[in-house]
Amino acid sequence: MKNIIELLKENNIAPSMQRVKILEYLQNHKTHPTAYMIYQSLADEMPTLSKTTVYNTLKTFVEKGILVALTLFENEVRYEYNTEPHIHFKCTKCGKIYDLDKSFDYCTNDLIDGHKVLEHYVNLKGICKNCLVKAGA
Amino acid sequence: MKNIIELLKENNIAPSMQRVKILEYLQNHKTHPTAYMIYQSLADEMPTLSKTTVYNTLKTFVEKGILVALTLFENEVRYEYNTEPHIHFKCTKCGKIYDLDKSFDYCTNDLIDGHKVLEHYVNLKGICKNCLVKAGA
DNA sequence: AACTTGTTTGTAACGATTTCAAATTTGGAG
DNA sequence: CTCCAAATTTGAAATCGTTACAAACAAGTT
Repeated sequence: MKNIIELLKENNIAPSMQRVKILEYLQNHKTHPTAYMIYQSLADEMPTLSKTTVYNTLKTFVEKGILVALTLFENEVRYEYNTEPHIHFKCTKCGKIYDLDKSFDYCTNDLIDGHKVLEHYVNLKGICKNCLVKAGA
Repeated sequence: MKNIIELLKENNIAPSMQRVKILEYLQNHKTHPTAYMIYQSLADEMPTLSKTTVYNTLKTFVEKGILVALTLFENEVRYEYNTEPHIHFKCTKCGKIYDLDKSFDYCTNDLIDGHKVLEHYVNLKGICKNCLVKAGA
C-alpha cells in the first residue's frame, strides 16, 4: 500500500483532504466504482463533499495516469487504481466485476492491419464462479 | 444482403416501415452509428420519425439478436449488424472505428478462472493506418 | 491584513436515454 | 368495407451521468 500523499506529490497534485480520501477509497476498494459510488461512500465522512469535486478529482487522476477509467459494458465510467493490464469479467447474474490476470496477445505486436495499437481493453461477460455454484444447487 | 422483411418475420417482429428502414440503414452503413446518428440520417426521408421509435426499435433488435450493442470507449451506445465476432479498433485522431478480423483466444475455452464466458469484447485504441500516413507526410 | 493562487462547492446546463400517455396505424372479425 | 382491439409510433417530460461555471473558501506570500 503506497503512501498516498507521496504519490500525489510525485504527480504534482496538492494532497488536499478530498483528493487523499478519494484515492484512498480507490486503493481500498477494488470494485471498479463509478464516480457516484465513490461520492456516496465518502459522503458520510465528508458531509460537504461535492459531486463535482469527485468528478474533477477523478479526471485529474486519470490525466496523471494514477487511475484508469473504464467503460466496461454499460453507459457508466468506472475507475480503478492503475495496475498491470488485465481483463475484466462481468457477471450478468450478480453484476460483480472481476479482474482476471490473463495476458493478451495484442501486447506483443503493436501494429495490427497497419494500425498502431496504443491501448487495449478486453471485456468478458458471463456467469461467475459463485453464481454457477448457486444455480447448480 | 438478406431480405429484411423476411428477417423481421423470422424474429416475430412486425415489419413496419420504420423498423425496415432502421434495419436497412444498419445493413448499408457499417459505421457503428449511435441511435441519434440513425435518427438524423432517416429524418429527411421520414419527417415524422421519432427518436423514441429509433431507441425502441434498436432495443427490440438487440433483444432478438439481430443487432449488437457496443459500448466501445465513450459514453455512447453504438449499434452494428450482428456478424462474426471481431475486434474493434478506434482511431484517437480521426475517431473512425474499424472492424478487425482477428480472432481471439477466449473463444476456445469458455471457462476462465471458473467463470463461464458467454460474450467477449475486445477494443483497441490507437492511431489508424491513414492517420499514420498523414503524420509521416 | 490584503493578494494571489489553487481548490471546493452548489446550481444550472447538457446530452443520451427512458418513461409515459396520447395519437396513429394495422390487421383481423363481423 | 367498417369497426374494433391490439400493436406501433409519437412527442413531451423525466431521468441519469456528467460537465460548465461562477461564487465561496483555504493556504501561503508579501
